[in-house]
Amino acid sequence: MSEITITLPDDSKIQVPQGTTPLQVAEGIGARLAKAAVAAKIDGVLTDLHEPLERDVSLTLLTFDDDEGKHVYWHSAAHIMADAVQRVFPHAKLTIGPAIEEGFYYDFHMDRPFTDDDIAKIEQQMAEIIAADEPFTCKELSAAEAVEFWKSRDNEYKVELTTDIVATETGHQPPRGHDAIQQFMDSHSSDYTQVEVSHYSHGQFTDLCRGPHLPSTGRIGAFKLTSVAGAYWRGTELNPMLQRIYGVAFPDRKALAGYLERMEEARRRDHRILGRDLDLFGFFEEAGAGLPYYHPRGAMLRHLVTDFAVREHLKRGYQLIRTPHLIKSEVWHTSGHAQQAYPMYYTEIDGHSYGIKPMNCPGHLLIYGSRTRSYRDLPMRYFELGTVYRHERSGVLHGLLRVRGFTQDDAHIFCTPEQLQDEIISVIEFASYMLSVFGFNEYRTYLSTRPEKSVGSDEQWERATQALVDAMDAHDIEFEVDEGGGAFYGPKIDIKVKDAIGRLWQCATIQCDFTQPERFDITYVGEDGQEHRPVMIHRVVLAGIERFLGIVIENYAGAFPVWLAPVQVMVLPITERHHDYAAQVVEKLLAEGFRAEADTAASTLGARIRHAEMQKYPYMLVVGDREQEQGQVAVRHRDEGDLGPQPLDEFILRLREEDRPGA
RNA sequence: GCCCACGUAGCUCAGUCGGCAGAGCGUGUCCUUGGUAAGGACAAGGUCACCGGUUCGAUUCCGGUCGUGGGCUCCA
Repeated sequence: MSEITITLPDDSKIQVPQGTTPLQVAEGIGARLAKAAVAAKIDGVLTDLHEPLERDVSLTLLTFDDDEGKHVYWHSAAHIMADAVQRVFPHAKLTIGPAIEEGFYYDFHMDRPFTDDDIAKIEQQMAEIIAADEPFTCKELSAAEAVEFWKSRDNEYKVELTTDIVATETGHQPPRGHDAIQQFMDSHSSDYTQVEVSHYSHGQFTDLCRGPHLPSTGRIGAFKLTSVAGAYWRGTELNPMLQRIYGVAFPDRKALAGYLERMEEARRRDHRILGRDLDLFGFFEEAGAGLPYYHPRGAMLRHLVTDFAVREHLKRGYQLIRTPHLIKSEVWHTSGHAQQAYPMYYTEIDGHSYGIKPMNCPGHLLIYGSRTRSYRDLPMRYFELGTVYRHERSGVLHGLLRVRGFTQDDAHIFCTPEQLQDEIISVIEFASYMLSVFGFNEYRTYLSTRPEKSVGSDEQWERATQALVDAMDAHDIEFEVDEGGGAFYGPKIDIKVKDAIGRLWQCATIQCDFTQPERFDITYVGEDGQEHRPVMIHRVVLAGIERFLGIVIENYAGAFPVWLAPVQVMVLPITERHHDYAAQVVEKLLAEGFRAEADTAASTLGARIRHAEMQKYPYMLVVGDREQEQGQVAVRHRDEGDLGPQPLDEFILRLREEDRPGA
């Protein structure tokens, strides 16, 4: 038998007999790797561990620690779950069941939703399937055989998926709808005998699947089904509602426990709960969904954030402007919002239709166009804390993270095409600075391209997209591409930040727009004395202030740094006879520009300390006889505990040091 | 908007197989005058989300509305 050469990721090479499997290679390297391996990459292609190696290849063994390894792991868990569901509900039809960012789901066509009891039964079946350690096997069927197989099981979903594969492989548009699919099958029957589709099986269970999968079901160490939900077939409301089960799986119980702890931690940080407990904001059922009300402490937090944002914009050459909330609908036609059926609110005044602004750009364009602009004026950077209203569908509202009325730190930069790249870069740097001040230091950058519903010419879109790519390339910024994720008027760069527990949130977005300047016919006079069309950049850094506050609340778990704390200092007089001194301390702190209050409740000191700790005030100042006599305060820090007495002036110096953005 | 679940005191939740509702925490008052995460007593507080229906009687059953949660989809 001939030998082949395997190149491993560290560039080392080993000789093995032809037909050796990746699993056998792993066993040769070490028993532990063989146990941990979940799949392989052969010359960059994801494959099963028992796929024989027939020629010289490069081989990477994937474990659960690799993202792709996790996906294989979870996908196999989804198959096991689907098997379990069919054991409990033989009539449940399989549809799709992919791995997702954290875990997996599987959608089933069912005559009723799953109950908690059902889930318990399904989990039990899964445990049995895992204990049986059934091997996953792969079999190539012709599409014709696959259709026959799934038709015999009365599963029209798999027939549709098979047809999708045939259509895609043969360069056709996948047909939609029962009749179109039948017609496609009739007219392309020869393709169905040519195209092969893989099916994976374990035990008695078989599913249409690209793979790869784990070697066997016993590889799943620990799992949990986390939730059930309705979901439409292919995500479209017109299609039947399927029943979805979500789950997670890990190599061992400890990892699962870690995951559950993270979920618990996320619940503990939930901004909706903290918003109520810390008395920051709330909603009124009678006043409208998705419309937040800021209580004094929440409004202070908001003020601190926006005040900081305004100052930073002014430092960078932005000019403050302000535009009305109501704008005649004609303008929304000019901008294209009306034609795009953008979800906005309209009202009528004196027989004229007005739209409540869902975006600030048209107002900014009007101001730009209000007089002749010279190339010497550019770039012009208009900034507005612009409050907008959007008709978000009721089902998507979520605390402060998804609301119907919100304020953006919105700016529009008008510049020449030559200035575009520098402006984009400076916005990226600005955003990076701003987010770091709020404790976000990890980002991911995305480029979103032209969506289906859009305005403008192909050429404009190409130029705009290229400008964004060039700017990022010139500064070695790595980015991922989100095809079709752009705004209707232009492509965009999105920056997503990672919070304290690893979740990603979209904040800054930079949108390049060649179409609105044309629609509003704005110009500048160039060096040549001719009129030229400026380029416009839409950009937000914190994005929606509401959403940003929600993220900030969760990132700090409500324990804000001194510069963001709505109440920085709570003064705690020991007895009633210290109330006057406590008031003096508060007065002094307020006069120095700090945010302080005194807790003069009749409860014991211990109880008031407990209360202050739970409210997460950064500092508590205990004042009794000793402090009063010597003009001191006994300092207690939220996290560090009792720091002992010190003169009030000394404490003020400490506080001033910490009362700086980003400190 | 759609699917599922839910809505009882400010909060967390009991409870009512249809007969005018309870606890803990919180709040108020009084007692205690306290030294770094819960002192004690008493009290107030609910048309059981709202509207309609069935019923002798509805917080409980039915329908609708509003709101919330988890998803689908969309987005800051």
